[in-house]
Amino acid sequence: METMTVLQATEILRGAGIPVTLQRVEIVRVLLSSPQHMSADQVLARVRESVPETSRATVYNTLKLFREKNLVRELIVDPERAVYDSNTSPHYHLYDADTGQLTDISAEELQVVGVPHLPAHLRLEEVDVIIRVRSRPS
Amino acid sequence: METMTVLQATEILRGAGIPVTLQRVEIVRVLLSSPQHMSADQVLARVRESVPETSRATVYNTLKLFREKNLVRELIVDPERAVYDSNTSPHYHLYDADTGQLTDISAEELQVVGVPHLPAHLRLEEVDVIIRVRSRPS
DNA sequence: TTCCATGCAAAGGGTTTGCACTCTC
DNA sequence: GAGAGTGCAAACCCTTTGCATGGAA
Repeated sequence: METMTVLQATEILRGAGIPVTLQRVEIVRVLLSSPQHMSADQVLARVRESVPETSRATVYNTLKLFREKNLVRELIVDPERAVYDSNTSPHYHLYDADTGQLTDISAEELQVVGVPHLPAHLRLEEVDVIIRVRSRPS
Repeated sequence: METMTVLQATEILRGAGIPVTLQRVEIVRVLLSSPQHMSADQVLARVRESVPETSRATVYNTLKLFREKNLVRELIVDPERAVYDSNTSPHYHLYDADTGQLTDISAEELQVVGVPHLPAHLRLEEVDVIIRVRSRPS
């Protein structure tokens, strides 16, 4: 799996209406080059490999910004930390609580039937499905 | 909605193989008298109404114990805090991110179709469905 | 020059841990 | 008297915030 070029990352940022900076480019390259599930700290570590002068605050700021611009999805799966998912198309997840491993399940493979009709004042944000499994013997 | 008696609470604890203590009885009464969604702090506040000498640590210890004994389910819905659900039968949730309001959706109402076949080494723990909505205008 | 993005350090908030005390069997 | 349960306070960890610096338009 290749990392995208700086040019490609720049285009993604412009496309989302986000001013381009070095750190943002690197975060795009780390997280958006391919479908990924990463914690903020994992992103920080990877970005620092190429841009060591990157602060934790910037990573958190940027991830929040990317979430608002729908470049990433924030998954609430593990109480310990948030996970950022660079696959923003509708899909679901399989989560191994023992290893932390998170696997995508496509919306073709799995379907949610019977989502209730919402009262007028409620807007549907998204439907999360998490299939929780364990790999260690109980 | 009535609070269950101490006797009823005691029977629940014994049934789950949990040694009976005053604090545990009160936590059962607060959380298990009816289907509830409560944070640890909400449980603590309610328990202290009747047993003021109750520590935060005891509430956390007890909630963890109850979870292991399947008296409650721990919901990971809000990154801010865990929510304990006293309804342990299979069901799903509707979550209003603006108000924090959490509503049960029965397993008759909503169904998940196409849960993938799991490799032999994985055990299914549970299937979480969270329908995320917002009530404030965007 | 005026913003905005960044880095750094500290604060914040939910949860866990260490330890001493108490109660029970 | 051994073990478990509890209370208290401190520690922990992820995340956010405040503030000063620095760069871009």
